[in-house]
Amino acid sequence: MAVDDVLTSSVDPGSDRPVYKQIADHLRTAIARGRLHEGDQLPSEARLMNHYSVARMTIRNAMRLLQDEGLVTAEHGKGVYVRSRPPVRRLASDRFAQRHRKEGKAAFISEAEHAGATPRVDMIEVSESRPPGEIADRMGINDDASVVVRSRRYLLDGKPVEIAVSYVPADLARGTPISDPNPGPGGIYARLEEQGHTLERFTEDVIARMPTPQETRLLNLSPGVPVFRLIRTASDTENRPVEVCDTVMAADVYQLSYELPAR
Amino acid sequence: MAVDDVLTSSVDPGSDRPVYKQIADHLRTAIARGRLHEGDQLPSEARLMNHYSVARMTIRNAMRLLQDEGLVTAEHGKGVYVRSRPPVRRLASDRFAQRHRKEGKAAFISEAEHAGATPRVDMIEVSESRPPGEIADRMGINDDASVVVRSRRYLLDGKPVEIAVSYVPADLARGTPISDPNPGPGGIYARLEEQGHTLERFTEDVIARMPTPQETRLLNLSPGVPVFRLIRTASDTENRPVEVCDTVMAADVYQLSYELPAR
DNA sequence: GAGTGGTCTAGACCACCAC
DNA sequence: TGGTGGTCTAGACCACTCT
Repeated sequence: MAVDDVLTSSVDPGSDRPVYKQIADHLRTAIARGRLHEGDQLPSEARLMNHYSVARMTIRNAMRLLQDEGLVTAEHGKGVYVRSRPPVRRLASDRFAQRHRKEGKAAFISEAEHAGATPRVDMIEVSESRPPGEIADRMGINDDASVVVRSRRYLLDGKPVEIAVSYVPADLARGTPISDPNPGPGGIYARLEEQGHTLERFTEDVIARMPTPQETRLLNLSPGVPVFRLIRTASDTENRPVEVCDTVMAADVYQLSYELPAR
Repeated sequence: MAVDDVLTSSVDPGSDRPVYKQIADHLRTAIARGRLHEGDQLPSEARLMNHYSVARMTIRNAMRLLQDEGLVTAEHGKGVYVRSRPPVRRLASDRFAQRHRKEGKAAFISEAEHAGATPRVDMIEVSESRPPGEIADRMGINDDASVVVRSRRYLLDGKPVEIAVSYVPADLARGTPISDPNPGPGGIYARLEEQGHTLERFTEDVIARMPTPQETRLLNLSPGVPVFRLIRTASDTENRPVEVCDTVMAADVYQLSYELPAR
């Protein structure tokens, strides 16, 4: 068994470095050196306890460290496995450009199909309410103004990858398909442009952090996977913010790609 | 004591939800509701054990959960505290634009001083070697070509925030200040332009992940803080990549901000 | 049923911090 | 010196997966 190749070193209980960290070091090195490949099963806790002659909690502390680093995932009743990186979705900075809307599809759908994946959107909810302060700031409106709130979840081949909440000033959305669960071909950007709000530019603010428990559930995230939070503001040619989209994405599935001016 | 306001609820040992998660829920809610503020100390493990009538490991599991979410940090010998968010550095997409180099300062320095912080750069190392495959790909060169490698660490007010490694094709850097630890006013971009390589555009690829142990050490990261990895490619007016910069940043200190075209 | 990881107990000793 | 979190032991019972 390949697994046994890993059980070669031993630990120094007298060392300054805690035993569980030494054990984590061994396993991390085994992964880095390729003695354990993506998808390989690590030795079970029982084997590791036996090999290193330590208590179970010491092994579990070592495993937790590797999980927190995003190197392995534990599967209850099965074992601990070297995490295999899912295919990465590369988001180009021109992905919302008008020319990509021509086919009459929203950005996510057309991109996914282009990449050979099966896209799905679920948990669509539309309502009207007050915007959070952070959003109101970006819209340049008061936070007691009314906005149409569109939230939904995106999936690729059945795996949830992204949850998004869009805010559109109510006076722009009311009585248009933007207030419907299905906004029609090309998505809400197409609808906004039909109403004369030609889009001029987008601003994206990106942060990374660990997910909340709710996000962990909705995105089915493994431990050790952070999320991107991306707040995109769409402005029209009159420089009016016409939409703010607040997105949380599983960071192990995305690479964001931007072009910057040099002058 | 404010701390005791938190110790109000009790747990249901018969519930499906594990006890340690219930305890974490209580504490998380206390933080979210503002009953515990930034910098406040949580009740000690001993207090919590006593209050919930559980073993110490159960409390520690709850605490670990909150740490992994980035909500609290433990300080050995002192206590566990609600994490206070450090001031965020906002990186605008025009931060490498030529006009910002006029003062003769590198982007990091001039930006930091603008924000009223004290910048420092240490661990500067310059060498010549072969580029990693990922870098060679972006440079459009073979990975047995020679590049000048400049690595350094950036600090703000003494706190490390960013480690960066730049790669410049050796034929552009050799015999110029780009090969010196101190490349002179305006940094290496100014030197490249002086040599006739006027910069035309930058491409930034951004991912987020948990830090390696080495990155945790170099950036002095708390548990539950991910990193941005940002690979920036600078191309000149002849569309030749003249530098690739591989940066790892503490994600709790940064907000990246980009402008996207709408057509 | 056998093997896996998940939760929990009830202790122990240690290192660090503030007083 | 007393209180804090960090490490570690040696058990127990449980839930899940596979055969």
